[in-house]
Amino acid sequence: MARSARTTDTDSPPLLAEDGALEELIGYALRRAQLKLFHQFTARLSAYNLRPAQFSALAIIAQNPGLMQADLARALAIEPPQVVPMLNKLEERALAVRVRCKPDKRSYGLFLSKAGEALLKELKGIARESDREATSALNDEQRGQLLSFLTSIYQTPEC
Amino acid sequence: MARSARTTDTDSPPLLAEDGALEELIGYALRRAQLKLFHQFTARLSAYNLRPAQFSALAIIAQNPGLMQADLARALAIEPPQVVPMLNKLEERALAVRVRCKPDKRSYGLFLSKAGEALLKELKGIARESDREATSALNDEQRGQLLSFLTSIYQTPEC
DNA sequence: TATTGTTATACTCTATAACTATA
DNA sequence: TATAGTTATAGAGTATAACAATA
Repeated sequence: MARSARTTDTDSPPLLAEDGALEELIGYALRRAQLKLFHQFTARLSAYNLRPAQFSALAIIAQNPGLMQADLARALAIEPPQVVPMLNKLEERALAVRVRCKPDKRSYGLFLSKAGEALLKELKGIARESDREATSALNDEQRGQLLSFLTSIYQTPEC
Repeated sequence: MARSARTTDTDSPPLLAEDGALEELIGYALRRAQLKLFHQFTARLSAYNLRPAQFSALAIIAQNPGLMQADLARALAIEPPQVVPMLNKLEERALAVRVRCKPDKRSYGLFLSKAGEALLKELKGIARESDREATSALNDEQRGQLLSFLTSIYQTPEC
């Protein structure tokens, strides 16, 4: 399809042709869709002065109390140096803490504070809302299928 | 599902818990999957010293010969100032040209050179290959469904 | 010698305001 | 005055090398 059936006659300005090769690429559609969800979620999080990656960090720490920074970096698919300023901000705001609690004294265990847990609970609701709003073109069955397809893709090993 | 059926017992290192709220968010899965496709495509394009956005620009110009820079910016979902260095590089490499050909002498018409058209044709093949490889966990029907879901999402107006 | 966390650095991407030349 | 393209700039995000403390 050159134009989705969803496209109505209300998109008035004379748009560019949309039947090039790009529209058949999953990578292209993935990028466009991801940008849209990311922007909408970022806008909602801005009320909390947080970025999506910080929300993910809170969720991962809550799910894995006591994990090390290197673990968090791997879970977020970022490099260890990027974790440092992020955790600094979460610690400044008393949402998370670094605790020297391991046999290995080089490392920290990461935990949420009570405030961090409370905020995370609220943010999870925001995230679900944002998710639903941005995918309002799909029904619940389609959402489930989409999630399953995407999970399969990113969990497939590279080679 | 806490762990996908695809996950084998070969993922040896003791991984973090994966049954938090993140795994149920389409936004999260979208980001992980998009990053994966983007990295793989970027790696392939690096042999041509091109970035994914430059490939998209070539495809859009080919599909809409004579379009203006502002149109290209809108089609790429970027801001006009970002188009300038991108087009400069494409023009330096003689892949695209800016032509003062409009009644409005402030604007340029954008066109591909013959070399640009030839390269684009090659790149389209690379893109399809990269797309297929990165989505090897899916069959053709699933790929079609995924593409349709994603297109619906990014074509849905914000409000 | 290797590893955890850190610092410093650099490169890309993105976004905005302000400038120029045309309209 | 408004618009197309441009310049300058600043803020994120990302990636690497190198260092200190610990193993």
